[in-house]
Amino acid sequence: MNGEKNHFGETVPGTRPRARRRTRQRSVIQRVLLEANRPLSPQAILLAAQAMAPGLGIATVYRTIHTMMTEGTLVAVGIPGEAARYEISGKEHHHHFQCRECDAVFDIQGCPTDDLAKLTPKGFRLESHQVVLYGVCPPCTGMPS
Amino acid sequence: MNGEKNHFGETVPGTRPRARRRTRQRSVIQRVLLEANRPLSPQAILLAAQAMAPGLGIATVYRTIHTMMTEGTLVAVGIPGEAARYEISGKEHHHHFQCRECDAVFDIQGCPTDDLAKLTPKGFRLESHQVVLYGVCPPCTGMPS
DNA sequence: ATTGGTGCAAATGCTTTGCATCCCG
DNA sequence: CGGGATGCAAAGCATTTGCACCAAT
Repeated sequence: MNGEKNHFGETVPGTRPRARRRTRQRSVIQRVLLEANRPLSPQAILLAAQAMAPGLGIATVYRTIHTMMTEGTLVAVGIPGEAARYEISGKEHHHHFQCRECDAVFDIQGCPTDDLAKLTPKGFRLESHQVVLYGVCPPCTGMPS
Repeated sequence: MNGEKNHFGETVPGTRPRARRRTRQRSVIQRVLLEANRPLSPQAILLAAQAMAPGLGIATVYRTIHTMMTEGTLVAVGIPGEAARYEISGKEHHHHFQCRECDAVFDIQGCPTDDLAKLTPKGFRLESHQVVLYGVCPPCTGMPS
C-alpha cells in the first residue's frame, strides 16, 4: 500500500519521500483532548494536534483513539447522525449537551442515576447509560459575550 | 454516472440492462420500520425491505430516510461508535436500551423528564433529550427461551 | 406527455490497514 | 540492532449523488 509499483506490480523501494517523524504523538493527542475538555471528533483532534505537531497524520489519531478506548482511558460519545466524538475518561461521571445551532457538545454535571435505573425493563441487566440534552448554548441564544 | 461511455467520454444510451421497477418503495420501507418496532440501521432496513421487494436499492433506503427525517416522521437514534439507526416517530416519547452482547437496540418506556430538566446548565435552553441504557438483554443473559 | 420515484454505479467522505521507515532504547 | 510508533497511500465501507428509465397520473 506504499511506495511506487513497477510494471509487475512490485513495490519499488525508496520511492517515498522522507517524512518528518515525531515520536510520542500520543501525548500530543492526549493533551489536545485534555485541553478541549469536551468531546472532539477525530477530524477536530487532527486539526488541533497538527497545530502542535505538524505532519501528524490522521491514521495516528485513529490508532491512538483505538488504543485509548481499549485501555478505557477514552470514551466515545455518540450523537445521532454524526460521527462519534471522544473524550478523556476518568473524569467524574457526567453527560452532554449539544447545541442545535453550532453543533458543539458540552459537558454537563449531575446525573439522575436512580431515576434511570427505574426505567430498566424486567429481565434486562443495566450496566451503564448515556444522556444527551439538545438545545441552544449561551452564545447561540444571542447573549452578549 | 450511468451507462457506458464512448471514446469521447459521452454516455452511450441504452447500455444499462433493464431493472425490475417497483413503485412506492417508501411504503415497503415504512412497513419494515413499523414491523420491527425498534431502531434499524440503513443496512438492516435494506435487507428486510429486499425480502419484500427484490431489487430495491440502498439509495432508495437512504433517500427515503432523508425524506422522512425532513418530514419529521422518522427519528435518528445515535449509539456511540455505531451507525445511526432510525425509527418511526409519533410513538409515545421513549428511550432505548442496547445490549452489549448482541448489539440490538430496544425501546423502553418511561422518561425522567423533570430530572433531566434539572441538569440543564444556566444559560442553556433545553429543547429535547435522549437517553440510552446499556447492559444485557434477556436472551443474552442466558435465560431459558 | 409530464412528473416524480427508483436502480445503478460513480463519487464522496470517513475510517482502517499494509508497508517501509524512523525513533528510542 | 530490534521493537514499537508513525506517515503515507491504498483499501474498505457507508452514504450521497448524477443520470436514464420506469410508473402512475
